[in-house]
Amino acid sequence: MDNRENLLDIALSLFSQRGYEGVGVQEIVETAGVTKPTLYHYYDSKRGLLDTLLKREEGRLLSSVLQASVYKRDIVYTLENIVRAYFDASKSHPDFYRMQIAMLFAPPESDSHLAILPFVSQQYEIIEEVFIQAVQDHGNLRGRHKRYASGFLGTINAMIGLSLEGELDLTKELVYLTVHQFLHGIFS
Amino acid sequence: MDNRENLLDIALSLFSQRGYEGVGVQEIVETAGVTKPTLYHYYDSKRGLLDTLLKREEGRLLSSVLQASVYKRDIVYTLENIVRAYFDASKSHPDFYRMQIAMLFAPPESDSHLAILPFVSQQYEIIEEVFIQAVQDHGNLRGRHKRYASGFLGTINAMIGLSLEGELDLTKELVYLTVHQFLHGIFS
DNA sequence: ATAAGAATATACCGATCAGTATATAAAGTC
DNA sequence: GACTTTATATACTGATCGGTATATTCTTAT
Repeated sequence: MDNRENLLDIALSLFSQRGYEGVGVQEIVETAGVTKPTLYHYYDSKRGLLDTLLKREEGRLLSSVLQASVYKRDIVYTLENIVRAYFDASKSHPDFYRMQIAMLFAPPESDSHLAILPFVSQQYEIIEEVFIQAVQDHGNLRGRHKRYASGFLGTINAMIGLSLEGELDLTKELVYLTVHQFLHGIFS
Repeated sequence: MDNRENLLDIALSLFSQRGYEGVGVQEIVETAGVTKPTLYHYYDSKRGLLDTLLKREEGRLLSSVLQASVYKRDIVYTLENIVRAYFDASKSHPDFYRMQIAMLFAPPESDSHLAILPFVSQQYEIIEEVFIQAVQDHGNLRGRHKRYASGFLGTINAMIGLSLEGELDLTKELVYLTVHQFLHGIFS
């Protein structure tokens, strides 16, 4: 009966279904079986609740991506690790992953976007660094790290998007196929 | 002084900055210099206003994508046309394109998502059909049209995303690079 | 000129928004 | 047992939400 933690769980579930802006504080506390002052005792605002929630959930994903992104002079191996990290994250916490994407593409000035941006930016920078490191072994990648990091994440999210709609399974083969297609194109 | 049309323009500008759900009817009419009954004289609800707006804006994009997607047994040519169509759309109406993406990734039950879904689905199906057609000339593409359509659009939107953040220019070269990378990978 | 319809405004509706003032209960500390 | 801190509830605030009842003006057709 930990109200503090329970409120986070309830909020995650509601936010991922209908969005941060689309869920009222009243609904959160009612679903959790408490009243408003209880929520405002633990968190100083609705936004504060969201920030705490994101810190908890993003921490897991971020450390997973960070671990997968260590470049040991094998670009195929590293990229496969990254794809696997993202696929695993979206499989074990699909609601949260959906919410992360929705918040990223929310209007630039919205609380949603502003709250998620630092976390997603970190992810992006970690991936970008891989392509920067890879230049030492693949000179022709030089100067294109922005495009590659963005395109790679775009491809990953396209696959995850399909799987969230039930159109696709995030299998081991798909990890290989995704990386292979990114590196060698759809013709090879 | 066409209030009917002017309300659409104002709504587009406000919605693309702060989202459909984030903008009140009051603000729309105040910015347009009219009052609520005027808006409700022309449109039967806030959602009706959005639907009319989307029909007007998406019509342009959709016909442009449709025209670019005629497959004449040259996959490179067709894909370049498609990328060009999207780049042009986002360059000439960046606000609207940003709004389209935000609405697509909005929570599944939200008005935003439900309103944009049919239009984006049409775009997706058009692209998917290209990859289905291309099988007649490139047999190894068979059965992968969902993944390819989604991945291709994901790549396009990744590039547009970078350009909307000012990180990239949607040049003619980038049209070529995007298609070439999709077909042959980043190694070639 | 007059009637009819379209276009607009003033002023309001109930519901919901995030947040709080105040009081009370429970738990831990001395 | 007395006191303090933590945790909770009742009941409220002003602002904003989408939408409307009613009245008036403007335009057009007869």
